[in-house]
Amino acid sequence: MEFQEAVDRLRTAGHKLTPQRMEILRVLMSAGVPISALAVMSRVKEIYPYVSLDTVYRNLSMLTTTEMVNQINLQHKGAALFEFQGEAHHHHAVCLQCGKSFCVASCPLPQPLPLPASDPQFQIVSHAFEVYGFCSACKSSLSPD
Amino acid sequence: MEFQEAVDRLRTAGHKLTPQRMEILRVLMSAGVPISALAVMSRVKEIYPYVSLDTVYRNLSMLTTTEMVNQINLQHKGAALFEFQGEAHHHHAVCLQCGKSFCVASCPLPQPLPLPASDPQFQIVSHAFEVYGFCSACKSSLSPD
DNA sequence: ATCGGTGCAAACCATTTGCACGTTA
DNA sequence: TAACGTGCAAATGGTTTGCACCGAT
Repeated sequence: MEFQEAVDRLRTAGHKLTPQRMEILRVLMSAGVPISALAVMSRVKEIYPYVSLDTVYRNLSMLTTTEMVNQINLQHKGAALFEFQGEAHHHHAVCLQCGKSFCVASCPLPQPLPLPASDPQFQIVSHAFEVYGFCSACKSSLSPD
Repeated sequence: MEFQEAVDRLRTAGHKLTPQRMEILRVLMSAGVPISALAVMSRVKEIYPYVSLDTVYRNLSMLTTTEMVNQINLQHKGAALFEFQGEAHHHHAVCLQCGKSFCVASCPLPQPLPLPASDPQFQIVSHAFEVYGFCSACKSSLSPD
């Protein structure tokens, strides 16, 4: 998605286009990997030294609701990570050592998703899937047990 | 798993068998549904009025490491939920309205799990999967939109 | 001019930790 | 009696909120 398209979507949804918000969006779009709210803030601060962390959180939350951003790192030890929702629905592998996350191409889950046996009328809205382990960099630096 | 078997496993692993710990285990085994640390505490308090929440947390964490207990509710809004790891590996559906969770029989994920494209050497240790939506009870009480 | 957005500081809240004492093995 | 476990209280740390001001529309 182009930056302009993202901005239009925000405008259409009735959100104001403040400098901080634009920069937060730009940071997320160019990050490439999921980053924490703190990381977003420090990058935005390069341009707007006075952004506050709460503004970042408010925007991340708004962008997540608008489905322009994904929040990941579910098993959260530490902070949540956020990434711009590029194109396709996908999931992540999170390194238990360094905390970095890696995209897992496509969604491996069967469609339709399985329903709970005790409540077959359960109405599924969304799902979460994450893989945990050690990335190749951390694997080689860990003592071979 | 029988209570006695669980106790033996703890003993074998070198953990002491304190009254609080035994009661926490019993509460988890008889809960039937995943419950929060706070809920565990209040049930244990019926027997040992002086248990502290931190003891509950310490034990839950130990039991989770020992793989006798599962921690769920990943997308945590609110507290994590814990359940005794009965028999098979399985996942949960969590109601976005009332917070209750329902077992999803068996694991729908393909084996082997997909590896991240950007790090094919990633060593998978575990995975998390959860379904979110509305349970039948909450569905019927929500205004039809 | 209006109402949403922002910054600041303080609140929140689940969870964790330091410490001294108690208890299991 | 030597660890380990517990209770208490305080700290932690990510996230949220109240409030007054500011700025986009």
